[in-house]
Amino acid sequence: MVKPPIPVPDSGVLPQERQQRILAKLRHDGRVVAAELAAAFEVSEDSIRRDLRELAAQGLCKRVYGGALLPAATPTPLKQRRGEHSARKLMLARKAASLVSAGQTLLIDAGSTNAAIATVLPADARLVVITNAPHIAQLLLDREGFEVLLIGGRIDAAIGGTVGAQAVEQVRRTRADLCFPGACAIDAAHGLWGFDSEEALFKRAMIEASDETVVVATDDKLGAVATHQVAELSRVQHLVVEHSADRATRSAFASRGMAVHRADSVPS
Amino acid sequence: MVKPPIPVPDSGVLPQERQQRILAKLRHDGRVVAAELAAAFEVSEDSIRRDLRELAAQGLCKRVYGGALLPAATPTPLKQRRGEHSARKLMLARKAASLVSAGQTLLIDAGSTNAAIATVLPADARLVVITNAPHIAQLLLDREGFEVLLIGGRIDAAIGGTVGAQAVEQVRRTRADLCFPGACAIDAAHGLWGFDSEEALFKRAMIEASDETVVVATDDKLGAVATHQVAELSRVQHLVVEHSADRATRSAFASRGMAVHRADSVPS
DNA sequence: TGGCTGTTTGCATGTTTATGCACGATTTAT
DNA sequence: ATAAATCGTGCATAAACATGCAAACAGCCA
Repeated sequence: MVKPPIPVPDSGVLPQERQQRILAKLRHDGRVVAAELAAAFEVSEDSIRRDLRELAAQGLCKRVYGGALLPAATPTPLKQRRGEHSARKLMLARKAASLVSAGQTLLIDAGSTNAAIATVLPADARLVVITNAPHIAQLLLDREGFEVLLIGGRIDAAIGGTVGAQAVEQVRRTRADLCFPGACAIDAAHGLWGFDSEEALFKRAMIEASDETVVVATDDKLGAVATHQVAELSRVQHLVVEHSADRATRSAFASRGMAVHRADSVPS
Repeated sequence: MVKPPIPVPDSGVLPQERQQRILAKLRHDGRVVAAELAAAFEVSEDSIRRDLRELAAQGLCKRVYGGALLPAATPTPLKQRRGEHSARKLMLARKAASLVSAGQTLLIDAGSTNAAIATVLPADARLVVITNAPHIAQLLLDREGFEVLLIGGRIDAAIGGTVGAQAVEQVRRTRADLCFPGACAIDAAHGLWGFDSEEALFKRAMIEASDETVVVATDDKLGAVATHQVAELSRVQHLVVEHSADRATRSAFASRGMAVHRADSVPS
């Protein structure tokens, strides 16, 4: 009777193609807004909502009021648990991971403690991780959800990651929010120390390329001193220690202006 | 009786040729619209739809409402692709490793076949291995006896190694005796091909940084063609194929001046 | 040449898919 | 608590679709 609706099917973009692009944008930005998409593709919000509903049905996105977000990360079935990480080290890693915010860029050094941290980083926080350790890179690739940058150069087998001039130069050309230099020894009076000259130089470059530095130290590293200094304590903003760490030691670091984080004693 | 239809068979373009052109346009643009193709080839949309249906049946495109898109490249999370090296792949890897001499410097690309090669390289040959794949680097570190150099840069999760400008630049500053670019497709007439633009550029840089190039190809790679050319066959000195490789195919490559190495059929 | 077969094409038919709108329910913000 | 925004569902419409059919053409054999 009256003017019938104008069910224009489309003009230019194929429906399926539109869904793919929505998915691509979602994966890039971490979220999409229905109204924006409707304007961008020149279709009604109804169609966009239908698309998002379909994608959500396939588990490719999570439907929320106003748009959609990335699907909730798989809660890590814990199937692939590495026996190497002791329970204590995992507690330490969890506390360290809690210092990370979504969207940050992290610089992660080689080392078993840092590998433990990589296993507990949130996969849905759109983190960018720069590392010199192939083991850690592989770990994060397997978990999916991380953008991983590799530091090139010659690998020191004893360290398990690249060090040396090329690695240092490459780190200098990067910028990170947070860095985790593996600690060889840390002392409230003398600062952060490494066993090897090249290693110490690399860690120093990491710290200088980051806004903030987190040192994660098992008990045996606290108060110890090695041969090559990495940095003064003034460059270290956070120290993560085990639950069993000595109270006096903790306050010694705290009095130097560092935030001291004590790991839990039992799994939460 | 009435006006009979005018089933003009065609004017100038053969049906098969039309399908090839549609496929070319699809691979160039990533999508094709049925209506546009009908106008371009001056045939009815019905014929175009028939073409698209045939191409889709061959898995060369994905049929969608309004046209067609590139087939959903299922990158097979590579976690499972790496799961275990089949016996056939191991035979290939052994033959490839036999081309390596003591003291050489190798450039090894990412990929499951190359990972298999890394597991069978002689550990006592004082080899220097340069790789862009953290998985392969880790493999060699665990085996001990290798000097490993890492190519830095952003890691493509689908590839499992670094690609991009930074990786290419770093490869250009190295020099190797032998390189193993992972093959996506190799054709006696058209050369070596890759699926991804960045990937192809990186492989090309690898080849240019090496004295000799070895391509290790499973049967499904032989005679196939992908979208981005890596190099002419004149840059490839050695081709390693499975025992089951077609005889005619083997001689086709041999007549192009390549040394064709056929893997054993049973473990030695 | 003439008849036969197979392919390709456009057209007609009925079906499926995608869309925008209307309406009421639900959620979020104020 | 009230208003605004967003959501889900049903509906009508048109485009895109699959299918069946007959015409035109090429090749083949007699």
